[in-house]
Amino acid sequence: MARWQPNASERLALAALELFAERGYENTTVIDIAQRAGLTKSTFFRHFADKREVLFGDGTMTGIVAGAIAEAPATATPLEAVAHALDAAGRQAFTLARREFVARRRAVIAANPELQEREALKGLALTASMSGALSLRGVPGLTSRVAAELGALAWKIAYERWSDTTNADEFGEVARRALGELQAASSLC
Amino acid sequence: MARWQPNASERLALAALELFAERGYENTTVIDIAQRAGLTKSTFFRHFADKREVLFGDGTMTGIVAGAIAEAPATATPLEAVAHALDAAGRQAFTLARREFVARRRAVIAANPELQEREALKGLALTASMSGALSLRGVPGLTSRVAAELGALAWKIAYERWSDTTNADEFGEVARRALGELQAASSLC
DNA sequence: GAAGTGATGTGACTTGGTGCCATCAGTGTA
DNA sequence: TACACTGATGGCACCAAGTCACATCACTTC
Repeated sequence: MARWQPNASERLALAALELFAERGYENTTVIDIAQRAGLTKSTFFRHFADKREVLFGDGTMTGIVAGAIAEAPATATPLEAVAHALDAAGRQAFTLARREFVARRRAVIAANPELQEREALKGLALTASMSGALSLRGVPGLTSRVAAELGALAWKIAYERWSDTTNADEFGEVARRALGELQAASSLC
Repeated sequence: MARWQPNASERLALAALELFAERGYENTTVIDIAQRAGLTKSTFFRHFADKREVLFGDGTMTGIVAGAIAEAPATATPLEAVAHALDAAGRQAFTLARREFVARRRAVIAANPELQEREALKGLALTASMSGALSLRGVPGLTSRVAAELGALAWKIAYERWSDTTNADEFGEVARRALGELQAASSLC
């Protein structure tokens, strides 16, 4: 048996999501979240750097996408390597079991500018991670930045589509489709 | 003669930039800023929604780029319309007289994650503005999003190049060049 | 069973940010 | 001259986010 109730971080994250959904982000204090998780404010800030961060996971995503791009076949084009990264992200964070959770999280973020701000920063980190990993494959600088930007855009579009729908498509599939559409669209610019 | 010292917002913004450069964003309180500007904390928050916002102008930029895209020639391609927006932005905010100010501001932002977060949000707003304006021209949805994303990327690259260099190129010129390079790079994805 | 370790609790403190009311400088009007 | 009016500012109380030092607790290890 564990020393205390296990999974403090997950309990805090779940409590936060529930409270944000119930009464909104601004009407929820950190103390509220900690209390619902059976913890205190101090412990909250030991697990998360600030109040927003509780909705943004453990920050392993940048490593996952970078790793997936590095391990893509040597013959893969930049966008094919990016597609590998989207697949890996889907297997890690966007499993079908988590879809309802992800959808609720998305609604909460959409309702609050502070959370959107944090998400924007995470998006930048993700783009930088993909771009850097592509550069390590020898992709020229600007090409890697464009490919990473298209990948991030495909991510966002797939995120919306995947958490909205009720069909059973996997995230990677949705994202690959979006990436293909973006590639086609970019030739019309 | 004015009632009080004029240009309270500008004085606050300048004081903030100076203090952030001297001792860093985190080691500067809002009271410090207000005092240097000869004002009080109350007045600071009357002019800016929060401490970060003092470095991010009046928020007219989204309107300017949207207007420039709307007024681009009907024959212009999406990326040509975006280039018009970059020109307009340069004439508005990136005049040669303001280059040193912009460069100092950029260094301050680069040194602090909170400010980068706000800048990321502003970037999203800018991208959304360009994408929306392109849609109003009849550009298909995904094409407008890609064009806006390329425009935002060109903006960032031009921002770095223009504030770094000592030559006398105008911002619009630098941005157009970056946009051209990105267009070429996107065909290599 | 005694020392050690890591997660948690407690309480004081600073700062960002809000809200209400007073004040002050100038304008218009009688 | 006197008076009301307006708009920007100052002052103050208050709440919540976030930090820090220190105590405590549950369990491990020797």
